[in-house]
Amino acid sequence: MLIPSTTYEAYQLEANLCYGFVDPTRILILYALNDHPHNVTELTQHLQINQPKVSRHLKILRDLGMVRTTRQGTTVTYELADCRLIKALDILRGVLRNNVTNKASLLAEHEI
Amino acid sequence: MLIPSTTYEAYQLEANLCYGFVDPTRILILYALNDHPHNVTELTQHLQINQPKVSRHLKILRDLGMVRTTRQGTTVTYELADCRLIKALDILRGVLRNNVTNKASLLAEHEI
DNA sequence: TTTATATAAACGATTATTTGAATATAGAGA
DNA sequence: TCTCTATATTCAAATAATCGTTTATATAAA
Repeated sequence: MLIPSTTYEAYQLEANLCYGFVDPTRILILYALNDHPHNVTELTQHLQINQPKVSRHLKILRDLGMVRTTRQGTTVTYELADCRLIKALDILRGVLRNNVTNKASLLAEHEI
Repeated sequence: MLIPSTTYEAYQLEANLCYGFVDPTRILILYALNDHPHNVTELTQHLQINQPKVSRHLKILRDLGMVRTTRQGTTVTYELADCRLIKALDILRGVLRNNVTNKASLLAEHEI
């Protein structure tokens, strides 16, 4: 059973989407938008991050289709495009929690 | 409601874990291991990828706690550490599928 | 101890990513 | 038009990721 080369490209698409998750600022933004839609200024204040940085990360999330925008005058409101993104992030949080507790019990077991 | 700086570090941990997902080779490996445990040589043959590359990605997955190893003689068998990882990947696949169909219908709508 | 095999790590080149700072654009109202 | 505010983009520098190739280690068997 070998992997055909087209399969690799499909997995590349999946990896590209995951790229949205590898930056803590982007994860913060996604959770904030899951709470309720925000415009850029609100995100800037809420996350305590400068505006260009927020905009840059929003662009990445937008290009990946993770967030959607609506414009009212000069303000652009961002909302989460698919709540399953949070579901995936929550699962990963659970995995992370397990990893940490496993490490802790490993240390305890060996009395380090 | 502002984000305290320690929060950022917690999200950094979550982002670090997601790093395991941003490479198509690593996703291929995770799905292969979900099917059943493999040793390095089996993965090399199955994925048609050279051995050093497979080992490098396995190390990353190991360091993140996504896979576990057992050694029998010279061969090292890798297995998935937590099946929820596949659950998360499957969710992301679903999101990806939606993105693509949305784009397709956008094109159709505008007769491009 | 020597040899063969399985796996891991080091090296150097290339390409990507992130950032702050500065700048540009776009819409609303005077 | 001019100006203000909200958002987006560009630039250069620093950092990090990936790769093929090469080399090292570790176990088993001769």
